[in-house]
Amino acid sequence: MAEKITPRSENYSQWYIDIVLQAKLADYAPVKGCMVIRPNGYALWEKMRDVLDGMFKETGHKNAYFPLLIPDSFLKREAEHVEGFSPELAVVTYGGGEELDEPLIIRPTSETIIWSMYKKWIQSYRDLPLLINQWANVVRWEKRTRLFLRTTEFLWQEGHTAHETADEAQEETLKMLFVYKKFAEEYMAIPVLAGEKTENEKFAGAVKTYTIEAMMQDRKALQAGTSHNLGQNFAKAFDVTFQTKDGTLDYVWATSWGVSTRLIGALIMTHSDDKGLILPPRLAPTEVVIIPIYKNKTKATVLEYCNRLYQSLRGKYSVVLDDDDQNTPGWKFSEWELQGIPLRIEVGPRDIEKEEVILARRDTGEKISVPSKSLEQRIGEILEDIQNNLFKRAATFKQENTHGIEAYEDFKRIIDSDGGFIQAPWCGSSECELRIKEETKATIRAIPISNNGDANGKKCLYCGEDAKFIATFAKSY
RNA sequence: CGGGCUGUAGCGCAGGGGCUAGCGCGCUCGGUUCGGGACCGAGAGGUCGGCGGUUCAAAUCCGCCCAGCCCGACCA
Repeated sequence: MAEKITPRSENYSQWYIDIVLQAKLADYAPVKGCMVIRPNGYALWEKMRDVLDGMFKETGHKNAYFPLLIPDSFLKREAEHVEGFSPELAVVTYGGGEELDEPLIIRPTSETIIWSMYKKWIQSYRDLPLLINQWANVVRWEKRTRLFLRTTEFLWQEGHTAHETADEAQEETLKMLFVYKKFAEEYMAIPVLAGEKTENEKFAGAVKTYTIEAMMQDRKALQAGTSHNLGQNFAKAFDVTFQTKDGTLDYVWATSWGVSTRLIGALIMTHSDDKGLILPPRLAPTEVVIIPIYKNKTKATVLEYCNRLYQSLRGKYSVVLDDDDQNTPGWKFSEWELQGIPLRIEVGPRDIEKEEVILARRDTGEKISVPSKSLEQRIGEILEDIQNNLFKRAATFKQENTHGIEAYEDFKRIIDSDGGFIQAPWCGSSECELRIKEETKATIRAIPISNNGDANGKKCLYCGEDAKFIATFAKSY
């Protein structure tokens, strides 16, 4: 008997860890805060990476690779940037057995080294826009780590773009935010809230930071991706200028944007249940598993049938035939459910006789009899239905746990009881934001991208002054 | 980094100064099984988290350290 997964109702954090370890997505590494991404987890990351990479290329970006080590002095060039990151830097001070003249930082993000290179590559408006992405690992020395959600080293992609005008940079920032939103919703089946971060929450060195925020099953928010408009901050720090069409010199306008292996944590905490992982079909490394059910005398027949089934499906779907005869069908059912495979085909003598098979859905547990003839088509339909159902389920949950509140008393009551997202009028001052955080632990996750006048006539829920925004508050990871 | 809990076989745990350190699951071999985590038989597997101390004797008592989890502060 395998270890049991702690039920969500008993201990949500432990449930999450149980899923990660038992579904063999990752394991703890010898170094504190680091994890090993196991084949199951890495296959998932590869799928996510491939889809995103395609979306980046479609929007005109090219991949490159910049080095892991960054001169200490580079980080210091942008004042806010160094202030934001210095507490969590890992620094190399020895190399080749000798103390280095200048310490080297293991990148926590690559703005500085990339902009030091952009200085060499950009002279004219003809060199713009420069649209580069890199897939890389980064290191941030976090105090408290959690598998996938916050690890000392993590994998991510970081896009770094350079533009001629402020408008173009802003357009790029939002374009990539919506690429992330599309990916989260259409592939991960995770509904997200897209919006802008407040001054307090924005990226160190950015003019504006935009975010997509997802709601986990415990109703806490998880920042799933960010896109930054860096203005001319890094261009000025690294002296990156270009000659405009009319011959003047100007600093280049910049963006950066990233998503990380944290998305795997978001995926788990959005869809999975007490039986284990649930993967959306569009990202599942294995979509279908075939489980033969036989007695000794029917073994040969069933296995042969399953083999034919496997051969006929493998061109169209990512399918596995579990013909291991060490485990019983029941054991296999549980094991594949634990690993989140969206669809299971059960084939026994009875089914073969009736010329049908049983399909079992991971999302609902429903078992469906399907005539063998129409199997290939039905699989496609059901996988699509699972994908849609997962999104709908998560969207309903998010909606049911999003509250519009105007009175601070109600705000506190909801944050302390059910939690969730709270949309409330806010005056725009950091002071109110920080007080609310102190008193309730809830932070502003995002404010609407355009001020559409929703806050007109409303009063800030904390200070009672005229509200400028309807902001979304939540406790977060 | 503060508060709490926990480290004994791969995993989950019991033992709590004395002679050969156990149990369940898993693992190996042989056989029977197989429609929701099968069963029988025979095996393998441990410097009891690490270092130091007390003692005739330490998994057990004491000190320090390390690791993991939970709750905070910091963050993708």
